[in-house]
Amino acid sequence: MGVTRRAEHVADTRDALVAAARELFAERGFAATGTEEIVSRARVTRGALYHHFRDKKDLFRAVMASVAGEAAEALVTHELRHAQEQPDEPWDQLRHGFQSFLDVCTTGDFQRIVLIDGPAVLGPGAWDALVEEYGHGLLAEWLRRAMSNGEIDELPVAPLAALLAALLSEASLYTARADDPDTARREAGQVVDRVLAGLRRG
Amino acid sequence: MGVTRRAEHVADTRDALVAAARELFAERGFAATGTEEIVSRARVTRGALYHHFRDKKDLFRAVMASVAGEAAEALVTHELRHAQEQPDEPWDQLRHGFQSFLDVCTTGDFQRIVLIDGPAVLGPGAWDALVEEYGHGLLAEWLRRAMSNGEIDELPVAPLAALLAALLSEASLYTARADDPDTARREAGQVVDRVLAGLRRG
DNA sequence: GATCTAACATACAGTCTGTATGTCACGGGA
DNA sequence: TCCCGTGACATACAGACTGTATGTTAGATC
Repeated sequence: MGVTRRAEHVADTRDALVAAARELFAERGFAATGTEEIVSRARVTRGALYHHFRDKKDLFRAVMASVAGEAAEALVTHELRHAQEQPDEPWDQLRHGFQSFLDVCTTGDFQRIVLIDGPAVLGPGAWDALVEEYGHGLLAEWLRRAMSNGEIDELPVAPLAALLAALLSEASLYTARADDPDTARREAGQVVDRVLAGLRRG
Repeated sequence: MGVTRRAEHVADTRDALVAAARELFAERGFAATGTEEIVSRARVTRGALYHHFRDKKDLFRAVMASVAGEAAEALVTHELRHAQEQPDEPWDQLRHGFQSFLDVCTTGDFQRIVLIDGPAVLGPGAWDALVEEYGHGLLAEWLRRAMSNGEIDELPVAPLAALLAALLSEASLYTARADDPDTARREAGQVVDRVLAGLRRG
């Protein structure tokens, strides 16, 4: 028998837990969210939570993977569509991708869960593993292409990818917390673009 | 009467609490450190803690201020000495200051407390206030000087300072978590320097 | 020297996490 | 079909931790 109905139910409760936790973690942060709130919103009991996840941090890891995966997917499709419409050179793709990231990751979920609570809850190790999986990989690939194309200067890829990712993270946070988000978005985008332009082979 | 002995004792217990908390927060993180551990290391009781600080977060705020203040002071004296020895142009000062930051803030205290736990514990608001006070002010001042000197392109100062600070933070963290810290430090420094150089008036 | 207050210590209540135990439905084999 | 084993939960409990309320003492003030 293929996928039994029981298995569907199991997956459904797990998804409900992740979805409920995602809402609450994004809204109030990890520390301020009690497990009772989560399970009540998911309409199960704490037993289900501790059956599916080892502890609260394990649930957080699943939530963050979900959020990061969604963002990465949105970014990739965004980029693919753009690349089809006008096949750019790698450098323009990179440039456009940076601006897309700023638009995709303005959602509060991403900021609070991935950028703020992520490092503190999971510790540098587990957090980097997730970020590496969803973000740095893609970014490093783009950078390598632009370098081998001779469009940007040769630099160690790993630290460059990490630092540029941090730049984008902060640009996203800066935009989110500004009094005037539109102006902030424009200015942050301008700065990011200028930094990137500065890396071009002079 | 000037400073009474009693006042000295009061200040001493407060300092002892901050010092003990700083060690433990840096070692295990904010969430994993119990107040009982803190007061026992400071050789007082929890009563003293809740007399001097409104709650655990308030103590954390004091600890972070202490750590950030120390780093800022070290950075400034570092820079002053360098500026006296060879009076550079603003751009060289900026460049040198960035590298100094990477060396000063490699201490684990700073990383865990200010960069990792800070945003999560205090929330974006309170954290930015502290960072603004200790870091961005100095950085923004340097940037303004370099701009008015025509050495780097005109850009909105606030987002530029925020993004460059994030770049330095990540460079510091990248160095700390690398398997080979020496190589990482050199490469991160190289990337930072290259990014900064890219901002120069072309 | 009496009193008043600040600086603590102690005791307590509430909350939260994680675990141990119990129950029930579902699936498979005789 | 009946029985039984296992997985998917629910429930109950123990431990820990934070914050508060109350008590006590040493020093400042008059």
